[in-house]
Amino acid sequence: MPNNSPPPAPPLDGIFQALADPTRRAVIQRLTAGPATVSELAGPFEMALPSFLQHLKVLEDSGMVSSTKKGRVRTCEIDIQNLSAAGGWIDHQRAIWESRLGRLDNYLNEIQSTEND
Amino acid sequence: MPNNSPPPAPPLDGIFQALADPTRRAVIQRLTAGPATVSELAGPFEMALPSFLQHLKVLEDSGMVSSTKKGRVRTCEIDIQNLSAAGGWIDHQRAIWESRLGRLDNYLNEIQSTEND
DNA sequence: ATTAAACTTAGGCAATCACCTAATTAATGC
DNA sequence: GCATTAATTAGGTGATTGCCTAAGTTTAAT
Repeated sequence: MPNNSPPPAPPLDGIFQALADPTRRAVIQRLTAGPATVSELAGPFEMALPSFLQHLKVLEDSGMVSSTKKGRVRTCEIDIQNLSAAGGWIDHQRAIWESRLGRLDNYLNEIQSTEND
Repeated sequence: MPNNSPPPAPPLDGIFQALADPTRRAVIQRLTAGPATVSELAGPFEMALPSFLQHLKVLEDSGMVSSTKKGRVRTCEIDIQNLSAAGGWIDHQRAIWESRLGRLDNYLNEIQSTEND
């Protein structure tokens, strides 16, 4: 039986993809203030509920939101870890970029003082 | 007619969208080490050059990469500001989430000490 | 003056995305 | 039991994405 499953896309793909939409970012933003039901989350948006639910599914698939259903009400909450992972990736790139700038600065200072000999 | 998002798409859309692809993240990663030409950047990837160039265009449109052409060679470099903006958004969400946790913690401590009266 | 190198443009194709409406299911309230 | 509420499923549309090949264009090297 050949392995027909697509290679497991690293979680960053899904996380950044999820963050690339203003509706979804607004949901994340709302959830940082605490859990909310689907209706509460959907309230502010003009779009039809099924459309909104697709956004919610993208967020859940990305691991940034989890939800549980009680009776007929689904309550969502944020899971900060995956969002943090994305933040971590960005921080890492910035750190590398800055360390390069630091070395460049050092170098420029050095040739300048050499010139001044 | 999809995506009824607020007319002037905020730059975060494009930035996160650009980061949602492993090829493009790898390019960003490479550019944190310093400028590079299109061929140098494309080298590690299997895809055809025009395909790669589309990725580069997405990165440029997002504002995270800029480039200049000299003779027949285009040299790209990272512009860290827009990447930082994305990092800033994430940091902000985390901060709000954590401050809420802090308040929740306070509250739980308070009712506990009240119980212990 | 040719040829080669480094992109660039044009066009095409399948898959995914972001929306929609309509119909359904599963609790709750009366 | 029957209507209402909350969410879900099914299915459809047009736009965008991510890849491709083929055919330019603009330098640079010989």
